[in-house]
Amino acid sequence: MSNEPPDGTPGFELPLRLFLAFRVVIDEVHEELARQGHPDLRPMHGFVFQAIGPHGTTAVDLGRTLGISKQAAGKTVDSLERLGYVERGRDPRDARRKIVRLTGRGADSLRRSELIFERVRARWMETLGADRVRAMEDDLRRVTPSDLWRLDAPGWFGTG
Amino acid sequence: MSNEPPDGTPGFELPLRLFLAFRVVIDEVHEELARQGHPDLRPMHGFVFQAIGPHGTTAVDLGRTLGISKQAAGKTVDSLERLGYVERGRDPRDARRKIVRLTGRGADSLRRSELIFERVRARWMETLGADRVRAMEDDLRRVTPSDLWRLDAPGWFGTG
DNA sequence: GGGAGATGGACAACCTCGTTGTCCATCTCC
DNA sequence: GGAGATGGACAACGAGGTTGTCCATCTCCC
Repeated sequence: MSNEPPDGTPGFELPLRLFLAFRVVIDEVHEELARQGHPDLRPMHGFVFQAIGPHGTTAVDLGRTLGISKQAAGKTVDSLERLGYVERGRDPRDARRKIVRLTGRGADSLRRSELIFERVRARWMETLGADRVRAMEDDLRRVTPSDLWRLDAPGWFGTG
Repeated sequence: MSNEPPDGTPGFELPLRLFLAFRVVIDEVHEELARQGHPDLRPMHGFVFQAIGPHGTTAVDLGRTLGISKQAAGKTVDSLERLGYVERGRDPRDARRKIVRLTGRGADSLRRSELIFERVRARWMETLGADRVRAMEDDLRRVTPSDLWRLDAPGWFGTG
């Protein structure tokens, strides 16, 4: 196109590469997770598990954290419950609340994905050099919000 | 968590930052596009416009490029036609084909978004240093597929 | 030249995942 | 103790994807 900067790299390449790199990592993690006994997990589920946290949460809070309605959060919990990754328990101090917690299977998938993420990062360090990977992390921290998990990603993409 | 590498950065931070950085850029581009008279454009539309290309395309080819069915591509074209960004013409050499082309409004939005992308990149260069931005682009090229626009992104996210 | 098969497009039915609106049980607080 | 807030469930709907079917038209080969 005609609006290229002096160094010849069009402005849209960097964001596209950022997205492609994200996809490359996430695809690899989920391929490996599928091989390790978790074929039904989808990219979105990682965010959901993180939002549930070690102590559990409620559908309303889950919705708030993910930036979706409580009803949509409830449906997500339904499907993860069907897959055996979360379970609903009662709150002894509030009969309205139902606490959503990771099951053993859910915690297992989380442990495994952590290891796979580390492995991908280690491979990038071999390919690019450890200093370059750390530099990339440093630079990205300076241009992104500090809250890693504030990810209201669900319907963000799409032709609305 | 417990599986952190020696340098203290968990493996999932980098992919998350990649995605957040992508979002930061895309959100800024679309905020500015909205301000410049294109409030209805969504992130996905950039990919669609790029897939349409300067010479136009057909619904079938559009679907192939975007990695969706020809029917879904047809619906996307319908909505962009309603918004005035594309138009359908006949192919004089093949009465079956309907050529989808960008309208003047579509081309305008593409020109404007190019400029905004350049501006964001220039600002990153001020913040991080031009060499760091170029280094990031180089590194990302080495870990991502070479085809920038092979983006079968549509339903990729989601809890499917 | 003509017919078989491939191709482009449209229409319909369906699925998933998000939305809003409503309703009810339960908790909080005055 | 009652008013209002809160958590959860149910229903209807919309966007955007899917597959299946059908038809007009083009291509290719005999």
